[in-house]
Amino acid sequence: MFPGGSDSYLAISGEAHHFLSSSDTFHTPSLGDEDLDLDPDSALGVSDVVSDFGELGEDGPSGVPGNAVVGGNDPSFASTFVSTPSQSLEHLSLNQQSGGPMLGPDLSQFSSSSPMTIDVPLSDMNPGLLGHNQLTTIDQSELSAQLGLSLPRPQSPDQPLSADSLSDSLQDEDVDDFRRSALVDPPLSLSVSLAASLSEQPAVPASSAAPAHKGVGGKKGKKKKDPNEPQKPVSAYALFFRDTQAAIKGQNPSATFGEVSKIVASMWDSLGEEQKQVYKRKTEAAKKEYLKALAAYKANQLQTQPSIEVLDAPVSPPEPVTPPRSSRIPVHAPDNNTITNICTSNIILDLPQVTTRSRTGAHKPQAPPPANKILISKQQLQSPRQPPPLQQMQNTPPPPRLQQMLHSPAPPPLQAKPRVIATATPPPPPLQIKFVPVAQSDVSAPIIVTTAESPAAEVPPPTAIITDLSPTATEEVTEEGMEVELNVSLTPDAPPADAPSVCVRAGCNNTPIESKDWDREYCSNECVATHCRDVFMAWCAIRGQNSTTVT
DNA sequence: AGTTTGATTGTTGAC
DNA sequence: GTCAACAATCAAACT
Repeated sequence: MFPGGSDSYLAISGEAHHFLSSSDTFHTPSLGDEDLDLDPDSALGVSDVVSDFGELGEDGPSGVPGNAVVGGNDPSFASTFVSTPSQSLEHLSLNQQSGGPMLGPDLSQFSSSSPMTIDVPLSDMNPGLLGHNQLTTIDQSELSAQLGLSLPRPQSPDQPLSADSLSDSLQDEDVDDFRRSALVDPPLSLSVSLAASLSEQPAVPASSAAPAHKGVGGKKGKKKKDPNEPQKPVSAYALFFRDTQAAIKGQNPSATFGEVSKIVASMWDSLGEEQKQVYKRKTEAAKKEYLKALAAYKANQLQTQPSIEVLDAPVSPPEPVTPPRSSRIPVHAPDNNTITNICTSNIILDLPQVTTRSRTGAHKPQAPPPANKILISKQQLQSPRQPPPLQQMQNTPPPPRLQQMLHSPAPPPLQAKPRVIATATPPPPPLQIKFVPVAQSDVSAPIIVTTAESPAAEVPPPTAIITDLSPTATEEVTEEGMEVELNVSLTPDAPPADAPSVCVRAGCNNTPIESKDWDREYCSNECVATHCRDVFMAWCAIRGQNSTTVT
């Protein structure tokens, strides 16, 4: 499994993805959300699924791989590393027990039935060079091909993980869902993801009262809609699309809507009836809610505006109004909660500018996470959001096609929709990520991150947990928990975990400084970011270029 | 005809 | 005239 024997590796067991997939992915919308509505089985998070298909590497806006991390341009990406300052990953090995290698946790359902191990030797850290011999369960390229996506070269890890993607499927969706339901119910205070914060517009231009434009009624003859009016529930397919597209886009930022649409359609097609039922049920539930909301709305309308104007002039009690897409804003100002949420779905970087960036400037840099801690989030931790449907389908068999893709070395064309019967698998266990220094002799502090994605809604697990600095702590595996092990090999010059004499980042010989964010392993945040970026890039390269081997 | 997302385009009001 | 803000439109596939 670990080629190279002693080399460090990154091992992810269980449904890896949350962490891995994301390149952005690291964001994953669906990561753990909480059930808002309580239908534990109804949330699927495809988000991550796709992440695997695609590539991390698309060049982001900046085109420079490192930007995200260092510059903090890409929050999602950045966040991925920020908190993992202490390690350098030389070799990555991903072990998944139940998830597809890269499929998001949510998607894991698709492949969850079969444990798989992905070993990705990173013998050569050169991004882009790692390609040869890695063992990965799934060949990214193949998947991509399957999906018909044009994957970018792995080299540039940056972007895919845009804030957008972050917010998308999950956050936004849920938020939207929430809003919808909120129409009837009192506004809730939602914690929105960073993504949401980032993407949001300054704040509701309350003033922008001037609708810069003509009455909507535009071409399609749409009538002006009362913002307070409950929105009709969307179709099961729409829900699925919503959950899935973000992940697809996250991995393949360059994918056009059409491509994404096709992929989603393909996935939908591959989705088992049971899984579709999950969505359908969700839709049904939404419909019921809608009807109730509508009734309440109408009642309200009658009360507040008995006159004929009802149709044209929303009576609006200053309630939660669904803002235009372009101006969506977090329900509440970014604050600690926001940050926390961000963490929920991402590994948090401690670079303030990265994690706290906000157009509104409403939120301030948060205190960096405790040393050696990786915050992996599961949205559920704090967000009321409901988990994406895919997540909820954890018990359902993986879609045939996906499954097939996962297991077949040379998957057939997309068109071919092999039907495979998958066995139901238990819900994904809590995610655990361990950073295990496996390096030859250098051992860095292992970090264990556990995000308990407790199925039980009422038990909001700690956001991050971690830290087991002892080198030996690597073996820990939770019975059902997803475990991610990051066996990190430190650079040759890296000193012992406890007291490195020089900065861990390769090429940096500065003296490490004390920081609550790391154990005296780095000399600065920049080094932390750079180091993480390099590692990530290497990882991306591997993912993107090589095939994976399923074990 | 409506839904999904995001980019683009067009319109409007404010400077 | 420029800019910002926002709505409309478009893509493919599905309900």
